[in-house]
Amino acid sequence: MAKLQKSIDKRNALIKATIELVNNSGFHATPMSKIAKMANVSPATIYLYFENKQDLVNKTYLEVKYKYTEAVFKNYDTNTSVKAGFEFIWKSIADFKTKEHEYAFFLNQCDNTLMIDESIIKEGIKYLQPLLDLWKRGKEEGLIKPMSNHLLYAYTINPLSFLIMVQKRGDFQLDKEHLEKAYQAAWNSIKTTK
Amino acid sequence: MAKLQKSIDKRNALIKATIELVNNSGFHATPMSKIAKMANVSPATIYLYFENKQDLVNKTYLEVKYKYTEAVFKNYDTNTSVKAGFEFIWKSIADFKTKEHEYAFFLNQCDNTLMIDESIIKEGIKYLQPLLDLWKRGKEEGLIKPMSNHLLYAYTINPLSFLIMVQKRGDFQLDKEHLEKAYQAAWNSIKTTK
Amino acid sequence: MAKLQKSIDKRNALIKATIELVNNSGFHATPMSKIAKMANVSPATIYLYFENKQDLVNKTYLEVKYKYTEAVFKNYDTNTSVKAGFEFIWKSIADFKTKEHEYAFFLNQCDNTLMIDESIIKEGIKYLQPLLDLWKRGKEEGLIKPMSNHLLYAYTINPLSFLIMVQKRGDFQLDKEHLEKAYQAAWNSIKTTK
Amino acid sequence: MAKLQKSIDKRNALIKATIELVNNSGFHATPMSKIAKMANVSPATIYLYFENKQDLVNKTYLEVKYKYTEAVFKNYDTNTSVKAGFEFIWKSIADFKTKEHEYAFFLNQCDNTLMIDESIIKEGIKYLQPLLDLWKRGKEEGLIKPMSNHLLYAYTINPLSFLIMVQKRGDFQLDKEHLEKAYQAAWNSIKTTK
DNA sequence: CATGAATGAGTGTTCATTCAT
DNA sequence: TATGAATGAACACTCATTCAT
Repeated sequence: MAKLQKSIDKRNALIKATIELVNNSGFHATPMSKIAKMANVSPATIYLYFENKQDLVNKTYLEVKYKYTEAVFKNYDTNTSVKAGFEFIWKSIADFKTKEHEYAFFLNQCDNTLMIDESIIKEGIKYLQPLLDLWKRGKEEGLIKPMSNHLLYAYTINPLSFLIMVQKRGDFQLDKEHLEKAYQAAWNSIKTTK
Repeated sequence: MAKLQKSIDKRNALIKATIELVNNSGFHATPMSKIAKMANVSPATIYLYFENKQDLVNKTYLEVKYKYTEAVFKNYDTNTSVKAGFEFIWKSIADFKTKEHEYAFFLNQCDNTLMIDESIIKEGIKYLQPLLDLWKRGKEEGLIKPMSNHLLYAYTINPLSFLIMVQKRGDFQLDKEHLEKAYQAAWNSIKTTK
Repeated sequence: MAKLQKSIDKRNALIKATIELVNNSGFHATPMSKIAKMANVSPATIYLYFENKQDLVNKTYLEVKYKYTEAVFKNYDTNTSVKAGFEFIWKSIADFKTKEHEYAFFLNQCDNTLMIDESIIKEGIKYLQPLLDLWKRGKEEGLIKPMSNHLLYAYTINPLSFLIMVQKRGDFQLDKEHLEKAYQAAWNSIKTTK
Repeated sequence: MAKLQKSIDKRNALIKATIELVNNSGFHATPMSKIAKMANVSPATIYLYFENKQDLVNKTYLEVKYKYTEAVFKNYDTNTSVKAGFEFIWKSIADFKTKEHEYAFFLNQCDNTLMIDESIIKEGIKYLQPLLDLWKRGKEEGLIKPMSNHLLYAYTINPLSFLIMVQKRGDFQLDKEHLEKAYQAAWNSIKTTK
């Protein structure tokens, strides 16, 4: 029990260190030795928990993606209307990304570079299924424009990633007012116009 | 002349090789030796044209950004209406990004990671001034919602980067129809509603 | 009893695993962890039975050498004639080495590299005393040429090790006919010619 | 010229260091860093001359094997009688192996472990062709017993390797008298008896 | 201008051994 | 007696950069 907990703690410390270091230097510029040091373990210990560096970052990605989508969909009710559902999900995402911007930034880096294996990326996409289901329903009900999911994503969710990125760069603070405007922009870009 | 031209050719070959290799492996996974080999020069020669690896990639970024904005704004007439101007610029950007997707992908990687020095990023942003001017005018005329330029960018231009990225991953082909819908989405997200 | 037996079993399993792994990869390319895994024990357990890796391989060597010489001399009658005695021992050795080629190959590796401590090698040589005694007698009786035991060994016993080695490489099968010829060659090389 | 010579010198120094260190510690116990230090180069420099550690040792093996067979067959006249030819070759081999015992010991280690790639071993065997040709002729002329070349090798050449090995261990000095006896033993083991 | 050879510092990873349980 | 988790010290190999030519 105490032993198992210790194991879990170590693994978590490694994941945490990986996120922080990759966020600040990128995958290839963060040596295993630094990750180990930050997690207060020996470099060799990493290999008790992960096969190699690629596996470590793959698993970290999936773990963060899981935390993210779990938080987003936890209180989501699939029975609400399309519009309410979309607003709920969008704002949950915005909430998570602003509050957990380290996670958001990490996911953004992973999604925009080649550091994560493709199969893992695809695995992570599955976690977003409820949103895709909602969009399907929205299109069927004629509320959402008949567009590829890639486009819907590009105009509603991806802008948030971009804004988090800009904020991280330091010249911009994403406040409540911005978020409300952003939500309107997102919805306007995909809703049908009578 | 012949000598100067040869020099320019070498520099261009280096820039080209950098783009191709960084696109396929990322900054830290492309060694100088490979760049040299692909450009058919000695590794030492790189240092005649660039201070170091960081300088090489910074300059490459600026050069690509310049090519990009130059192409986009070359035929842009600052006297047209806001709506026509926006459509012109947006479609020019879309055109460039789809045709020169290697350039687009490279810029996307640079903008979403920490590989380029911040001062250089800022320098590059200046090239987009005509678009920022247009947005200013649009907001003054009440045609474009009063939003931060970061938001306007997030909802009109950045989605294109995302879509190019997805296309590069291979599961999606960005065709004419998609682009038309994308343009509508972009405009709908920022235009004011009477 | 059950407990002691279990202990002996474990030790034997470790010795067996060591032989198999060293035969297939060499001493330095077989990690303790693999030996442990193959013997179905924890790495730490090895250290209950052996001081360290060197000790493990030393002891394994002696054990195999003992098995080998025991089998060879078990039914050897020191009272037979020199010629008959030599033939008996030679053929016993040949029999053991062909039947227990894993043991033979292991001994060969140990004898031709520096993996075993010298003192242990010397210890193992003692096990061959009956053969050395026979040679002494043979030389006294004028049947065997007056040569250093090293030479007698080189021309009678060592060729068998070499042939087992070649067979293990796969391009050669040491059959009965070969063995008969080999025996003749061995005897011819050391017997005196009237 | 000076440059090329320097390159050759460095390569030779690396080969020499490899032999010495492998002879004293075995393949897996000699780190590249030590080889580099002994050859007075940086570890990285090794990789300018050899692909990796395996390649280094493979090439070293072939080079030594070549030196060995070249020395042995240099003055060998294929037109002499079988008996004279055999004596010449055997004594040349003995001469080389006693004088260049470091080379002999290295080859012996390579031939009795799995450190050299099989294809390379096979390549090296080709260098011994003149001896195989001689044996063929000897068998045809009825002077040498009709035995597999493996057996002929086991009883004539291999004993020399064994004796060099024993000498290296220190308890035995292979002098002229021993060699003469050894030659007789070798010849007696394979010659036909009227 | 241009180079190929050279390298020191660093990388991911392995392994014999230990130790708390 | 037996263990699995942990590790420090190594290892093979790479790379940005330099320098003699």
